[in-house]
Amino acid sequence: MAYFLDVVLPLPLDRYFSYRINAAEAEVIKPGMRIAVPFGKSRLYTGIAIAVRNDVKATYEIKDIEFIIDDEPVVHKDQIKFWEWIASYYMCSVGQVMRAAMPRSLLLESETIIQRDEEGSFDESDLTDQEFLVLEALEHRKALKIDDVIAILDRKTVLPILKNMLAKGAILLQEEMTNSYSAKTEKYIQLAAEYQDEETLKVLLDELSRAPKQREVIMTLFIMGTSNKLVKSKELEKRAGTSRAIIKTLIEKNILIETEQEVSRMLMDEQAGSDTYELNEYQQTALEQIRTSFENDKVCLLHGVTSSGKTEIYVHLIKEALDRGEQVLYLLPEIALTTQLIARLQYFFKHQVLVYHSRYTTNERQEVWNHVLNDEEPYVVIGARSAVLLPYQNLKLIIVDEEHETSFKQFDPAPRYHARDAAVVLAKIKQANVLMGSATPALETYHNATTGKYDLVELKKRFNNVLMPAIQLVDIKEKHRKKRMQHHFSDTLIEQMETAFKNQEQVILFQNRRGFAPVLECNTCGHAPQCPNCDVSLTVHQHRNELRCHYCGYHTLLPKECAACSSVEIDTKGFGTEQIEEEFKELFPDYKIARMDLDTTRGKHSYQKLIEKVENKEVDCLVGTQMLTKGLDFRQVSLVGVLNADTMLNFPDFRAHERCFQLLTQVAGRAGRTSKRGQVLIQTYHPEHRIMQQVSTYDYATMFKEQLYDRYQFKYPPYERLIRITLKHRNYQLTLQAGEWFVGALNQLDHGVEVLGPEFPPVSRVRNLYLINVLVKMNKQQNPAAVKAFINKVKRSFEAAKAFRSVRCIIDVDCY
DNA sequence: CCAGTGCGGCCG
DNA sequence: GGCCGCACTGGA
Repeated sequence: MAYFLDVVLPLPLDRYFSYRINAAEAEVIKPGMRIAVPFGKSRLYTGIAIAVRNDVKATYEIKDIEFIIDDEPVVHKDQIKFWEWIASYYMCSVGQVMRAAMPRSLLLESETIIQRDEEGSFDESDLTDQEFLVLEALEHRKALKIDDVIAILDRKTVLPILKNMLAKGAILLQEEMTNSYSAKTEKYIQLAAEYQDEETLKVLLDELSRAPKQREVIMTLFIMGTSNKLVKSKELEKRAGTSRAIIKTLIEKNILIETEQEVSRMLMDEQAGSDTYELNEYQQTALEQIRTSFENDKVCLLHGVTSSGKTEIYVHLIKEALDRGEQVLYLLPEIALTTQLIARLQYFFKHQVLVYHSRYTTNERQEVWNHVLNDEEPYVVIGARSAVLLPYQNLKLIIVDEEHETSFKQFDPAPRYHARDAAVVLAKIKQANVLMGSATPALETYHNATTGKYDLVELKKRFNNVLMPAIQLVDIKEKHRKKRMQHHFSDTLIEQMETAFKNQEQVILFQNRRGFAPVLECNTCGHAPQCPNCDVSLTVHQHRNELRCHYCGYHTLLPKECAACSSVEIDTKGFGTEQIEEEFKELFPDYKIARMDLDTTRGKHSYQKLIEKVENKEVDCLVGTQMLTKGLDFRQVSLVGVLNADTMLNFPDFRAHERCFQLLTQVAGRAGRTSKRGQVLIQTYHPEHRIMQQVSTYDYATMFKEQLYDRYQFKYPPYERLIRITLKHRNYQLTLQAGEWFVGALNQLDHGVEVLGPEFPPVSRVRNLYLINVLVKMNKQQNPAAVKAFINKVKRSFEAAKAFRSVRCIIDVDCY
């Protein structure tokens, strides 16, 4: 009997690959195990075993697997089912889902290792100079990597040279799988056994009388506790006020003994306390409604105003699940995963909290993966988007907080999945409950909740009956006319800020980044520096003294004169948070301001430090972008100012109005979270605009009704499904032709779908590639699977067409 | 002449 | 996606 194994490889290839295995291997291999397999000319990849079978239709030679990596599966069967769903729904390969799901350290890849061929006989005079150099390097080092050879020879193509050397019998080439995961270790110090009794210790201390620092270390060790106990090296160093060198000397003298121990990266400092707090009557009612909804196996939407205490309800549900021994997933948008929130959950669940997000290193991710996989004890995973892809076993509850956040949708690369929607499917596979929460639900979700697909639970009162902040619209058109503006601040805003500062209260200023990036413009000729690779103006980064492209990362020194006309009268137009900061310093020289945006929070701890600064009242005002809207809970903020709300309205995007409402409502929610009623000032050129009116009156219901009507009129979600096909190429003409071809092909067969485009997007060139979009709209009567199959068919013939072979094709299902 | 680069095809 | 082979370019 012959045995074959199907594996999935982490590549954008939409099929499984078969390998030959022997009977013994067939016996051992279970689906979900990692298998090292050769793929392509020489490389080894990590594949996941899908199934063993006895026959395979093939006209080619089937390769053997290289080796089996795991003893037990690292991926569950359910998970592979989930991967397959994501791949088919979002139109990508299972391999791409695999790549997104697994921590890099689990995906071993081979590296070519070059060694001397000890047995080979060859004539040294036969070698070229370069070959000789390689051989010489192998005299000093046992093995070389390709990169080493590149460095030694100072050239990029070294493989032909190495192939020649292999043929001559000078070297051996080997593919080696390296495990990149390494456990974290900590150094522990212990006093050597012979100094354990007081007598010898005394002698030792006398001997060290001329080495006061070393003596101090021994004394500290003695004071820190029983001298035979293990002490963290770092801690000893700190307590003795000494350096690593001193401790090292003592180790060399065999006075101290050092040992290394593996430690978990997941362990964090435990917070005290564990009692869940009492819910108020509204929360209690909501909790019961959610429970009923769960009993009916319905997805439940918790629509609660900002500060209504949604988190406390989650905490109750999580606790109940953990007590039953079940697993919980708590999904949040990346920016909301702040230390503030994590600390709050650790306060309740201590070591049962696992955190998973993009700031984690691959080693940290693997530890979370293993923990979830082994399912040792109940835990709650708090994570961003990709946490939905962890190897859950007994998952019974998924919470999707801030459900409306668009960052739940992955944009690039594939899989372009929506974590909220995928969570619903995962829950179905796992028979788990789903709770979505938001103060401003996405239209799609609220629509589902009002049409009975989901259950709706509402919380209309803020916690402790704190009033919703009073929102005031400030007409800056009028203010400009009456000359009541100083820079971007209206007199009303300045007055209220002054009052707040006088009352020792803090102020948050919000400036939307999108469309507001400051650009350089020449006052003489109007020239604005453009990115050489993309179709955008470069943005000014004053503090780094440079111009930057947000699309490709291109940057250049801030010019002193206009590149077009050499005029020195160049000015910064548009305004970002940096400008606001400058203007603030001018207007309020006595008060301190801090800025929170991508620039100031780049470092690993800079975000946390900034928050601490605000909490400790070291700053009076915080100016920032979207980042301010999530997960921040500052008690002393009484006033929130929005400098210009209009750009959010004016985006050429069917979700612009909805998003504007959500953003402004969320920002407003930052004000007055304690007893005093907060104030919100929104500066706008269009105070009469219906969205502005709805924001200022907290009228989600009317906003929902009107927007939904627009969506119906203009055929957008939730009434229609959208699939966007983006074509990319260096050549403008070819890109346009490709777009036209695609539209033509999609229109050929009458599938009842509407095909729009081809259309160049607002930024039509990125990284030297032109982009063109084709949009497919289908209504709810159409079978999405059939439409997708048809699009795939068109895509395949597109890729087979000679002329378009080099045009890249990207498909985004449920695009944003 | 050699080295670098871009393109197309294929991987089991 | 990565790699290979192939055609082509460009520097001295």
